[in-house]
Amino acid sequence: MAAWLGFLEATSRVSRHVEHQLKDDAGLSHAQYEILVKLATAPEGEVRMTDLAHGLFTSKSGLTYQVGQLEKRGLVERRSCPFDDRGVLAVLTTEGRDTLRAAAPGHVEAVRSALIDVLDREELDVVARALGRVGARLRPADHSAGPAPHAPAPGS
Amino acid sequence: MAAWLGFLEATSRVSRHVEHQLKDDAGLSHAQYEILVKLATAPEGEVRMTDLAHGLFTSKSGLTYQVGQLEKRGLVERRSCPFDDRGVLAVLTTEGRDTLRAAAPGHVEAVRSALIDVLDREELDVVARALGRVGARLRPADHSAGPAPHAPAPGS
DNA sequence: TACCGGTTGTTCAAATTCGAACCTCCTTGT
DNA sequence: ACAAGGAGGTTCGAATTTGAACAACCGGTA
Repeated sequence: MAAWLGFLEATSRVSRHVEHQLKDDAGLSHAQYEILVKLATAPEGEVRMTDLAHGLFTSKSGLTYQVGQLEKRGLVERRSCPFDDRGVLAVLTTEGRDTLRAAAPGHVEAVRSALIDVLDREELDVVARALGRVGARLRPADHSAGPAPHAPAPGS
Repeated sequence: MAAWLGFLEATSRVSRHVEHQLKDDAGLSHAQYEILVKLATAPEGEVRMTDLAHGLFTSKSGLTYQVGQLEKRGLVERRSCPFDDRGVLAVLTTEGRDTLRAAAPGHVEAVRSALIDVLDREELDVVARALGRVGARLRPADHSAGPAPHAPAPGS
């Protein structure tokens, strides 16, 4: 079970580290940063709330809250979706793009020094593949791949 | 950066999964469960708050809160430390030990099915070693098992 | 058209987390 | 003995998260 303990410690320390770095550097929480990234990599800098929530690892209400915070700071704007009256688009403002551009290098550096640089190439490979599988395995009833979400493992 | 994304997704999904399983199964949060485990593995079922906070990955105030919750449910008792009047011992009650005993199998199963069983032996090995190093690297000025073969030199 | 199940995003209360301020007590130096 | 400095825990306010409940809206169907 050493893997589990290691996982727990690495998880909380890295997460804490990154969160701090980001907050001190750019006044953004990690959640907010991730939202900005998703918006920035989208075609027009605009993404529907649902798609955002899908790509991130937070609840719908959590997303509403964070987008609200970003909107207060003028980094994001809400616009109603032309095709779907109940839909809401989150749109990256110019200021938001600038903020992200300013924050990105520090964040990348933090991740690199905390996680990437500590591993050698092979470990990085294995960790990426292994954790990728672990994450995918727990993805909500997604019709993509993999067996039943709940594996009762009857045989035991 | 695939490793980072994988890490993020695995982290949040596994954490969520375990948290849920534990809450549904035994009405405990993961933080509370970990506290009980630390207490149960201690000599007399009693540990000082500081030592608890040291072994867990939470802040002092967070620990105070969670121990308070556990105390409300009668799973833990507070006792003053005989050697140090400002110290507080968290003591596992019989009921607490029973609760833990009842919760443990489900938790272990959840961890196993979510993380362990998804990896083969070699991956498990590498992940444990790699993440162990990652976690240790971010440990606050810890003078224990010298994980500082490389000069930290975070400057620059 | 009216209905009905399913989707979208928000609002709500409750729980949890964090850091800073704070008080009590120990330890050391004089 | 006494003051200074530090350690141990708690308290406080603010921020964040979550799931459930909710209102509006889409799509298809009779």
